[in-house]
Amino acid sequence: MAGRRTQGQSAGLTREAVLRAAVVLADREGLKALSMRRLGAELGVEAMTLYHHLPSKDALLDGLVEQLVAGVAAPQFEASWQEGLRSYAVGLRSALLAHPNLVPLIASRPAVTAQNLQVMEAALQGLAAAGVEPADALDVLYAVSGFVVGHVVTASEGDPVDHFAAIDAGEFPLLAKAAAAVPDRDADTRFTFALDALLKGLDAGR
Amino acid sequence: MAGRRTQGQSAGLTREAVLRAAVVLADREGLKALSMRRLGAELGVEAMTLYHHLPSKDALLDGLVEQLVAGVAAPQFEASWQEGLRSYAVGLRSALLAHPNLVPLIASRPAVTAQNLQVMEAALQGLAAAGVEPADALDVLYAVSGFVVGHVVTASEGDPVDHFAAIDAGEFPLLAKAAAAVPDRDADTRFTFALDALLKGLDAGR
DNA sequence: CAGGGTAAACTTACGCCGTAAGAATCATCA
DNA sequence: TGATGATTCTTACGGCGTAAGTTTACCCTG
Repeated sequence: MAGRRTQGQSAGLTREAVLRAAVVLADREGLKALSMRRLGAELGVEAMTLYHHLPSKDALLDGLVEQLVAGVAAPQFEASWQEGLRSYAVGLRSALLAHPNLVPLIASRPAVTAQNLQVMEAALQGLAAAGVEPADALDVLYAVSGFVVGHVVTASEGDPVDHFAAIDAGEFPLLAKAAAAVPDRDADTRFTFALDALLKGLDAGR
Repeated sequence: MAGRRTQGQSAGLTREAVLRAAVVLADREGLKALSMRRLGAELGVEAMTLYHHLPSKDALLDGLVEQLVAGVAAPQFEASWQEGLRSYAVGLRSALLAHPNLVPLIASRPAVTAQNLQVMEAALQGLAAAGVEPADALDVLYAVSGFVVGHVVTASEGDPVDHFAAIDAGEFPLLAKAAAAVPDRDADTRFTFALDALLKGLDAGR
């Protein structure tokens, strides 16, 4: 009957391939659907086979974070450090929004990967060129990335309009009024508004 | 022999009691240790008993978020709206830091509870008194809470010093330099630094 | 070409998990 | 007292992560 390998299309499974398939599966069906058995099935392989490429499921999830930050575009610091930080923030946000189901992961596991360190180093270079000292620059970088993560997290908890729709205007008059205005502003607008404020504040601080 | 109730000390279990015990367990042993069976054992009760007070485990986790935001101190908007926002941010951060194991939850489930709506309404009142329109005020509030959540999340991914300790100074010179300065600034300092910048920026924006 | 070594995949099994369904117990009040 | 409804326990099912051992396919070296 020819070897098992021949009847499945899975020839040389690699860590990369497993991680990519995991991202696809999580994107499509959510984190709860991402089990070792299910992922194996997706790859035409038994669950235990995956352990040949990853030591544990935790390592798989760490790998997903790694894939996520790997998708962050390199920031452009040529114009000014403000524009550099803005491009960094926008790029990070895009990467997170591209895989909303993975966002909860970054809240529970470190995102310190080689790829990410490179992005940070580049950002520090951009800030250094603008005369910001490395230690200060790291604070700034932390401020911006924390800000981006927080915004994506709080915004991705489902559409705010859905949650606010049922607000009792009698009990929470201002909230109801504000909620009524929500549809006029999309998530991008809110993000840009807040990012501008933060950058302006950081600017004033130096 | 007396009834079963008599030998355990669990008389009248309530939703509140279950949630409180869940918080304690999660605080002590982490989210992975928080299973229905384990939680039941902690309360001297079988797992299925908990379903009389909560419809599902997801509802339990939602309840934990509820408990978390319930612990946020009411912001003080008397002095100025900047100080009001600062107290809001500090209070929110304290509540999150008090239960680091629960932080990942807020990244995956909505935190819109009656308690939280009250805090938001109060904050909107404070901002309104300062002449900020409700819709703008909501943006500001979103910006600040997102910022706080992000900061706590990125900072609670373990001690940064641990992660940076192994940085190759040849490959990432600026990062290594900045990392060397990290111990001089504690998390509070970094948070205050970034919060000040954001508040300053929001101020300049109006 | 023979045969052994190795990496990759499979099989089986264990103890957890969330929870559906139903039986047993207790508290309360007519 | 006896019924009623709330509370708890028992049992069972399918799925989970993964430890342990087995089988297969390929690549050397002789």
